[in-house]
Amino acid sequence: MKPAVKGTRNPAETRQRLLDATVRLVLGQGFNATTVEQICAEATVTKGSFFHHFKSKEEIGREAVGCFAAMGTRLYSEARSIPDADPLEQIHHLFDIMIGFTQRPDEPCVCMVGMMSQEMAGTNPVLREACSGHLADWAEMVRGLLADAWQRHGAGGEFDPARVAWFLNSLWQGSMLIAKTLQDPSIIVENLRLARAYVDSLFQPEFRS
Amino acid sequence: MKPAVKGTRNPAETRQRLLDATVRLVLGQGFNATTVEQICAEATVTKGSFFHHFKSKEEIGREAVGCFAAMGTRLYSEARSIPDADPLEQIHHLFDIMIGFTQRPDEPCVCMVGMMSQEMAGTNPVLREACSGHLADWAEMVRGLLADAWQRHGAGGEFDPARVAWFLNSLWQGSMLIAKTLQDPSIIVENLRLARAYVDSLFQPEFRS
DNA sequence: CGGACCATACCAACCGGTTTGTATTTCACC
DNA sequence: GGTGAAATACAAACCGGTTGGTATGGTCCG
Repeated sequence: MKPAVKGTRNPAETRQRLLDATVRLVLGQGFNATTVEQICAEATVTKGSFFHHFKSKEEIGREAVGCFAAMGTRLYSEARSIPDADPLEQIHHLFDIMIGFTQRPDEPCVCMVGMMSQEMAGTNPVLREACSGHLADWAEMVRGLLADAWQRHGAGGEFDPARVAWFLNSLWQGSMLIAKTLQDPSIIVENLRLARAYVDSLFQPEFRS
Repeated sequence: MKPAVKGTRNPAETRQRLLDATVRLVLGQGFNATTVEQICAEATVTKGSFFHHFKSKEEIGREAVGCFAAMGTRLYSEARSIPDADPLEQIHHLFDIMIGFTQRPDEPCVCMVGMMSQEMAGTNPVLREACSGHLADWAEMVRGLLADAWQRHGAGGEFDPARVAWFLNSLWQGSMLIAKTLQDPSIIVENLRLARAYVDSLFQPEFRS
C-alpha cells in the first residue's frame, strides 16, 4: 500500500471526504434538504465518483450518521477515561464534557442522530433503526455510569439506572433541539446544570444538614 | 354566512381541510418530504385551489404549525382549568394530560413544532421563528404554573421557574423524539414520571420523615 | 355581472441515479 | 523486474420523474 500522499486517487480519503461533507451538510440543513450534488461539491468529487463509493443517498446517510455517532461515543468514553475514579465523579466529568461540546466556538450544538431521527424515523426504517441503535448505545453508556455510581454510593433513594439514562438522553436531545430553534445555546447549559443537580440528588439520601 | 353544508364552494372549510391535511402529513413524514400535491390529494383539493388559499408551501407550513401549536396550548390551559385549585395540583394534572396525550390510541405521540424545528430551523428563518414563538408560549405557561406553585408553597429549595419550565419543555420534546425513533412510547411515560417526582422534590424542603 | 373560488394544463428547475468513457493502480505472469 | 490486462477510481453527460409554482379558463354566488 503506497503512502498515498498525492491529491489524486486516494479512495479511502475520497470516501472519508464524502462522509465528512455529508455530516457537515446534514447538521446544517437536514437530510432531505441535502442533495447528492451538494455533497459532491462540498467534497470536490463528481457525482460519478459518489455513486462509485456509495450505492445510494440512503447508504451514505446511514454511514455518515454512524461516523457522527462514533464521535459522540468517543466523548462518552472520555468520561470513563479517568482511571479508577469515583463513578459519580466520572458522571460530573461527563456533564463538563457536554457543556464543553455546547460551547465549542463556531460550531452549532446539534446532533445528527436527533436530526435524522426526527426527519426520517417516520418514513425510512433503515435510517430509523440506525439512529435507534446509536441512541441505545449512548443510553447504555450512561446507564453503566449510573449503575456503577449506584453500586458505590448505594444511596437511600432507589432509582433505575436505565430509566434515568434515557431521561438524561431525552433531555439532552430536547435541549439541543430547543436551543437551535431559539438560537440560544445557553438553554442547554442551564438544563445540564439542573440535570447535574438532579443526578446528585439521586445519590443523596434524605438526611442532610 | 350560510350553513355551508354543501360539499362545493365553502372556502373556510376548504382552507381548514388543507391545514388539517398539512398537519397530518407533516406529523407522519416531515415538512420537506411532504409535497404540495400530497396535501391537495389528502384534502381532495386541486393545486389551483391550493395556491388560491396559500401563496406558498412555506405559508401553509407556518399556518399549519400554528394550528398544531394552538391545540397544544389548549391542552396546557386545560391544566389550569380547575378553578382555584392548588397550582401544584394543576401541575400534576398537566402531567396526567401529557401522559394521556402519549397514550392516545392510533395516534403517534409526535410534535409538529419539534419536527419542523429540527428540520427547518437551520435554513428557514420564517419557520424557525414561528416554532420558536410556539415553544416560548408553552414554556411561559409552564413557568406560570411553577411560579404560582412556588408562591403558594415557598419551599426551601430555591429554583428559577423559567429555567425549570425550559427544562421540562426540553425533556418533553426529547422524549417524543426518542420514543418515535425507538418506536416505544413507554419511554415518554417513564420520563414524565421521573419529571413529576423531580418537580415534587423542588417543593419539598429537606426536612422529611 | 363581477369577483371569489375552483379546476386543468402546463412549466422550468431540480433530484437521485445511470450510462458511458477515461485515467490510474494493482498484480499475475513471465 | 518489467509488462499488460483486469480491477478500481474518477469524470461528464444525460435521463425519467418530481417539485413548487403559474397561466388560464370555467363556475358559483351575491
